Amino acid sequence: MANRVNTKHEAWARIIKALAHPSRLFIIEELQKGERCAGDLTEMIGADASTVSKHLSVLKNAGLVADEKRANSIYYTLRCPCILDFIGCVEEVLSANAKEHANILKCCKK
Amino acid sequence: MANRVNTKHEAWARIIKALAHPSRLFIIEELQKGERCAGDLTEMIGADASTVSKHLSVLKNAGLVADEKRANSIYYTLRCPCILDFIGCVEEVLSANAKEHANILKCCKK
DNA sequence: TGGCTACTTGGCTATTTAGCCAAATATGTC
DNA sequence: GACATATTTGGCTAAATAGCCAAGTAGCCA
Repeated sequence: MANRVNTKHEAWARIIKALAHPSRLFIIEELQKGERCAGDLTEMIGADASTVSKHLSVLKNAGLVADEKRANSIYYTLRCPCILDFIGCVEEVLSANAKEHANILKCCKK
Repeated sequence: MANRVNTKHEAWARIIKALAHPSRLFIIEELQKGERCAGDLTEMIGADASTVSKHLSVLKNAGLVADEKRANSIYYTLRCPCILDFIGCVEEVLSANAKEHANILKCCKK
């Protein structure tokens, strides 16, 4: 009886891992507004271009974004807009955490 | 002009990182069905008890699960059921990836 | 108290990841 | 072709993470 953790969970984890970084979440959020090229994102993030490029390739390998070369820039777009819903859920967790934290403080004050 | 990646994105990333592991996703999926104690999960996962315990504490620190001690077992429950929706979105990405992959194969065959 | 079961913590190693710099590649212009 | 711009790739180091084993803690029962 063991190892009910399987390929499905590994596939999920691969996608989720690709999302698990502040800069990459910023990119996702920005792409929600429309396509952006690597240079735009690099400037907004304020890190080395190579670093941002690697973040973009992580997102691309996970299938979260698509890229298209036009002129001498590469434009990135979101492939599955549903990712925002997911962020909504994360916000829900965060606000639940904040509420609980506030309760603990209130309780200690008494 | 830089560093529009901020605390919000870091907070998101912390939660998402907690989800980004096959065993932890298995735990989330299992808890969806109802509470489970650490021992049950350990047996199902088939890893060392200390390993599973650490996964549970990662989930707990992120505020994703809650624990309750009863008798000499510790029972874990999901704190925000919306996490499942999020997994729905991950599945959507995976099926989009599969479809694209199939198209590439089809195209090469011609 | 002593011993049992259930779980967590500490300590260690191996692996993965993030970030920078420097170098390579690709496109567009003169 | 030479050169500029935009982006990626390779190489390296520092930091984070996963996993095991061994030791510690906590509740229960005799």
